[in-house]
Amino acid sequence: VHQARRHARSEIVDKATQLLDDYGIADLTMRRLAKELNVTPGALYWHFANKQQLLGAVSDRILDPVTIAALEAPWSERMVATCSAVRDALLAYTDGAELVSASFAAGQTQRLTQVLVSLTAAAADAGMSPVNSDLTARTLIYYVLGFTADEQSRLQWDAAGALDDDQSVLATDPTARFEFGLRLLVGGVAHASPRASSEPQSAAQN
Amino acid sequence: VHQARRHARSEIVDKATQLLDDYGIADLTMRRLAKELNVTPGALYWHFANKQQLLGAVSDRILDPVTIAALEAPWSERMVATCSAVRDALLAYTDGAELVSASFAAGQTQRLTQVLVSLTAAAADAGMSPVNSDLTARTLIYYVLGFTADEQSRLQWDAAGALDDDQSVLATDPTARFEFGLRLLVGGVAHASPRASSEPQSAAQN
DNA sequence: ACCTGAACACCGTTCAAGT
DNA sequence: ACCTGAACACCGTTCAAGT
Repeated sequence: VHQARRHARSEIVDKATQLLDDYGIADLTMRRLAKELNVTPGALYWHFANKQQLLGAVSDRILDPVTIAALEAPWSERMVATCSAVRDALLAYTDGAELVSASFAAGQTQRLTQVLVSLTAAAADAGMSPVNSDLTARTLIYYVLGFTADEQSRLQWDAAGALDDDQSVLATDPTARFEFGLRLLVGGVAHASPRASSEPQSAAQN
Repeated sequence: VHQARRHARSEIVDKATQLLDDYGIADLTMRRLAKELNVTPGALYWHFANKQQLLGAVSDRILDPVTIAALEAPWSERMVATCSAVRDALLAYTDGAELVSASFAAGQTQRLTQVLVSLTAAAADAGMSPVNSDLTARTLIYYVLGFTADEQSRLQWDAAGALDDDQSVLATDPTARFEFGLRLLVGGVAHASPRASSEPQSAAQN
């Protein structure tokens, strides 16, 4: 009846991303998004084939700040920097890790695929074969997604819970915890590689 | 009106597990399960508080064959054996990895928590501090869940797809690929530990 | 103790038809 | 090109009431 407002793909992704950050992944539904855009649910299906594809676009939006590390840096530093940048991007949005995990599993995130490529290149620079480099890159991504999804869900669970006072920094500081596992992996790469160019950094103090 | 059949918790989990394996996680709904049990949807809520809890019970059922490795074996062998056993269990059911991943994230799987404890003990045996042992165990679990979910979703995607003939075994054999990443982690632990009791096995050939 | 009936408040997706 | 209207085929959860 009324002439509805026309939308570009990017505007829809804007609102979807905002909806995610404001209310969480459970409230990011096609119907809710349509209502927020003053549009009928069916309209969204002119722009996106299905919900998975829309969520993939939101995932890419979340990962937008992740820039690929310069090739001059040593391979181990590139791995750490790239993985840390991905974690930071995921943490910047409510349920970011959960959403991107699902999109990655569904093969709907191009930017994470780019990250995979650059991690593979870093592993190759460590002296690994192409096949092993790919496996290493995937292992790193599984870790980043798994760790961050876990971290983020805990954040929600004890949003106002009594945080038990622990002693060591590694017991509480999530960034330190993240880097421990990351350096465990990087250390494994250095250990497995014939040509471990950079000094294999010790995987945190024991 | 009619007297409905009475069910024990375990019978409900039986049917849910069967439903999962036969039709996949998308068809494992409370309504569908109720219908299969000749019962009204509401009946399930007498046995389980919500769907998450039911899925947690199914996850524990899937992980049932995972037995905790004997303490006599070297720590690295215990890690490899335990992680491989978890993967095998997940692969034995349609969408097993995806379901257990979700349950683990929601804190609804007791058996995976037991696995975490035993992996932590193995890391401690490698000479790590309690905090680092916990971090290492979690890193291993993130890897197992991430790798296996990925593997399993690919299995479905190219169920009848042309499998491109690759050269190396590592490019095709999922078990070899799994063990590569696993030994990368274990190698990292050996590398990070002051007391690396077992011979650090080389992380696959380059 | 265990279940029914019936409702509440939603979902994703499709598609002829409109402008 | 972009959207509406309306339908199809579902969801998880609650709860008074029944046996």
